[in-house]
Amino acid sequence: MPELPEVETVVRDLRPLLTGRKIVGVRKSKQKLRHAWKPEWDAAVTGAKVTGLRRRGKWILVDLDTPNPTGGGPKGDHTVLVVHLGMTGQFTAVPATESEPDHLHLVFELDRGKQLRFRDPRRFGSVEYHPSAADADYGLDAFLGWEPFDIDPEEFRQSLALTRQNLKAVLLNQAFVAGVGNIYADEALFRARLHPARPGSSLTADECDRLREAIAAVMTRAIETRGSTIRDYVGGSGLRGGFQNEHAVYGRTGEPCPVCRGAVACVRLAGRSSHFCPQCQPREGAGRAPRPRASPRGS
DNA sequence: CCGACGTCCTGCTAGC
DNA sequence: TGCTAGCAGGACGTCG
Repeated sequence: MPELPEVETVVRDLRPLLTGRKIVGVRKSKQKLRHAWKPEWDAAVTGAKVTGLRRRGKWILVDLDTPNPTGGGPKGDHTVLVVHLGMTGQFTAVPATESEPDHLHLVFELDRGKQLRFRDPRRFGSVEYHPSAADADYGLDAFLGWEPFDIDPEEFRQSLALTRQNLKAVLLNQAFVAGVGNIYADEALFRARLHPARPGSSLTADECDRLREAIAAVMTRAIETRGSTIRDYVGGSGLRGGFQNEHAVYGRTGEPCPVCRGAVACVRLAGRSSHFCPQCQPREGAGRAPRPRASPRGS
């Protein structure tokens, strides 16, 4: 499930492979993605040159120098492909001679015998062309919150104080912090020693700071290990991630907590399975440092 | 206005 | 051994 670290890995992998490449053709499957690729976009991107790749939250932006943009823009317009990997999307650059997998929805033929492929078995993902250069962010900033590494501490505390939503729902809300999904929400809450069901407004200033730091720390470490591969995820050159080996709670129901050795629990919150350690992440009161195992009574 | 929940989609797996 | 029901979840629409 591509979240920020996985998307960042794809962008870093693809950047050197795509920058400077020219799109010489587009092929598409008959199956529809969440947002269907429009036929008129074929002509717009054909002949375009990739000038760079960016990430915003879980979204990938492929910057294009487009000689024939649609929408009446002048020639040489800066346009963009906005890509979301959804649940199972794979965005890879490979030699055109490589055999084609199933569920391949879009193939951008590139110069120098390369292909940019979008594969997505579950079809929650999308690739869209934006002809307007008016918005530098193509509207993403209108509904996306902070990047995890760029959270204002004071505003973060204030925003949490204003919501009665539980922390799991808050973290999954892309308008709050962009890029956090189910895996990294659970891992960040564990690292911050906060119970996922606690309302945002119940946090002390110290707990808000802990959560903010935990989100950034988890994301940083996950990017270092190229993200988590649970099932489908691969980077831009087809490599799997490694952070799944470092998950403390996600997907580890019943297994020992790496800190206190107590069993990891799983409840349903915000419609998602939520993994946590009941001892290290107490529901009540200010989350204190994990207590050592019950010590023998008496002295 | 805010929060909760249903919907989309396919592949894998748990359980009979 | 074979079948099927249920689960996985990111974004978004709808409902209360």
